[in-house]
Amino acid sequence: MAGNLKEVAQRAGVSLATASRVLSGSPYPVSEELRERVMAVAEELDYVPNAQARALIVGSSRTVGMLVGEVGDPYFDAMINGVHRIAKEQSQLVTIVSTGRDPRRELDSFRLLQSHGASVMIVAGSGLDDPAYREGLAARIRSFSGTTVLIGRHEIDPEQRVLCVQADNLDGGRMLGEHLRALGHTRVGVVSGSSVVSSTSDRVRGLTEGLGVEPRVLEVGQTREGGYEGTRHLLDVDPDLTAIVGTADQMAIGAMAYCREQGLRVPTDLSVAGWNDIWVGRDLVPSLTTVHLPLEEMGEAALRLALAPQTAEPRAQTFPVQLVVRESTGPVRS
Amino acid sequence: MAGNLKEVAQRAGVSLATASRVLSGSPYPVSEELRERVMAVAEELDYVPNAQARALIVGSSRTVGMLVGEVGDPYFDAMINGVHRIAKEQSQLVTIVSTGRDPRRELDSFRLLQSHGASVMIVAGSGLDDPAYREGLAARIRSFSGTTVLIGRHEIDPEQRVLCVQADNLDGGRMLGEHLRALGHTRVGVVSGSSVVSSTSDRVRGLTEGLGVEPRVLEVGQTREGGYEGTRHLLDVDPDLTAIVGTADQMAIGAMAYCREQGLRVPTDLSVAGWNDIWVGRDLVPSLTTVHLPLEEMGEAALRLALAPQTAEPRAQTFPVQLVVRESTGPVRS
DNA sequence: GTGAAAGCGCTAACAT
DNA sequence: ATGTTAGCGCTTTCAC
Repeated sequence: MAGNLKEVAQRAGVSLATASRVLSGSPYPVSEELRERVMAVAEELDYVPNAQARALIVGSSRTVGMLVGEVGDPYFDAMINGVHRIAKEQSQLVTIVSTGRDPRRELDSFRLLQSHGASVMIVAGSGLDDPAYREGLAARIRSFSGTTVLIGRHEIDPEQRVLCVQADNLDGGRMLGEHLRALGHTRVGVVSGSSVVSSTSDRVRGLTEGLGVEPRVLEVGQTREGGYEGTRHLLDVDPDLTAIVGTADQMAIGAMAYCREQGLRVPTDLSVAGWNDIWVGRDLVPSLTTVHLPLEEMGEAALRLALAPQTAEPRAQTFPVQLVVRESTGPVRS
Repeated sequence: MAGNLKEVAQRAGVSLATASRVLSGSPYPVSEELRERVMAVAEELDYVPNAQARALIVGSSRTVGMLVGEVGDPYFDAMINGVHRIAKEQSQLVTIVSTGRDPRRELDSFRLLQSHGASVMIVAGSGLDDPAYREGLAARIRSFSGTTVLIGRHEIDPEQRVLCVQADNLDGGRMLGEHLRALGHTRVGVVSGSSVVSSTSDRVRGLTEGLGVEPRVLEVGQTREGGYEGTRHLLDVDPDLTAIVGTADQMAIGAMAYCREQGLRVPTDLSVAGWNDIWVGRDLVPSLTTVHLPLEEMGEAALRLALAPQTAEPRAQTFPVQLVVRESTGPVRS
């Protein structure tokens, strides 16, 4: 049932080498006659080449590994999409492992993918503000013979052979903060993902700058439920908050759900804003004010950069973000 | 920088075999002393085993291939999630390729993943009502030495060595149809995905049965935009429709968006329902009536079944679906 | 133009 | 308990 090259060669009455030259698209010359004979037999036997054996020799298997925090999180899903699009275009296979943002798991997974012959590694996981993590990641990158792309802010030795793709989260935070300030908000609550993740802490930092005052930050799980529960806690502690920001749209959606249940009108009683601009944001009622990140483009850029001929090209690419003002934010009720 | 087994063995002053026995977790006996020496060297060299070479010998690489219609479609994303969860649990690597529902591409991708050593293949793509496709898929499955799991209704030779996971779409359609009929709807429009996909045609068929009358079906792209445009066309052609059903929630969301823009109130002027029960459905206003499919569970079941010892166990598993009535459907305005 | 043979990194008999 | 050797399926010198 298997059918390997040797068998094809035998049945076609040619040598292993010739069969290989025909089937592997080698630029080597083979007579038309033999070529056809080999092709015919391969077809008949339904020969499927063994890419692993091939990779063993040529040293590359057209495979890219991708490390994400969580499949199912719209943030990562969008980037996965972008990566997949380029992968299809360049006939690369993508193997994704979700690390649950556990640094230990992330490092292990890097090894695993490395072991399985990935020639490009896209680390979309986190970018943790944790020295041990950073050192571990640096070590992995050093021992990796392929190209590594880091998505998000990673404080990695600039001499390191890596590519970086990131969004200007700080700027996005500022814009959102200024928007809220202009609407008169001074008592703002934030339901935030883990602040060890640098992109999250950047968001909050930017927001604080734009706002001009410290918001009340609560770290919760980066899910709809996290946003829901977090909002409840924030409002319990400080019922005078006039706005809630989620560091991811799902969380803002959770916040809005809580408001709806409590009879709080958005934005009349409370303004709500999110981050990432997931597709459904504009279909909510009220539609969601958010910071747009070009996540798909970032995913595309990640793989494209990695696959591009490694010249002294820009090794880092920062994407601008955009404030998308919709209906969920409004002036403070006087 | 590479560092292979041979190098480890040499530096540790042992034979290749011994190093292998230590590092590959073979049950073979090795003295404590040598074991430690090997481990130390491996650590120091940051030795990363070559899984491809290993796979070449043991014949399996703990890798599962997954074929989906489109990464980014909430329907597939949910199943991917389920698969990933089990994969993590069983330390399997998952390689996903999205086929855009193109039968040709799906078959090619199957080969590709097969070539790359997948030992389980999960086909979540489509299940097309197309003889050529069916035959092609059957051929691929036959030549595949691993286990194949088909998600969705696939009319495959029952003697074939495959596992099946599916949802009772027909039943879901009936329930939704009856629900609408009970509310008095007789003029119903459907924005539908491609009817060549058997799960889609099952949905429409069930719906028709439950409704007791033929709905007006329009095939569009299975996206929010498809639902939006489709609804416009349907209402242009027949302004007297009292309900719109999308064969996927995104399409229903598009329909609701169109209504909102046109000043049509849901469900007062028009009822809207969807399918799949994506998480955000309950956060819409009005919240979305839909048919719940246990997509994550189905993904989990797919991989779990494939990995289970292949006894004469149930080779097929059909999941019940559930009608989730929310606010977007209501009685026909009299 | 074609074939024989070496070897990619590793494991599994088979000795010892 | 350890080492030697023969391959896994394939590509690639190197002869012819």
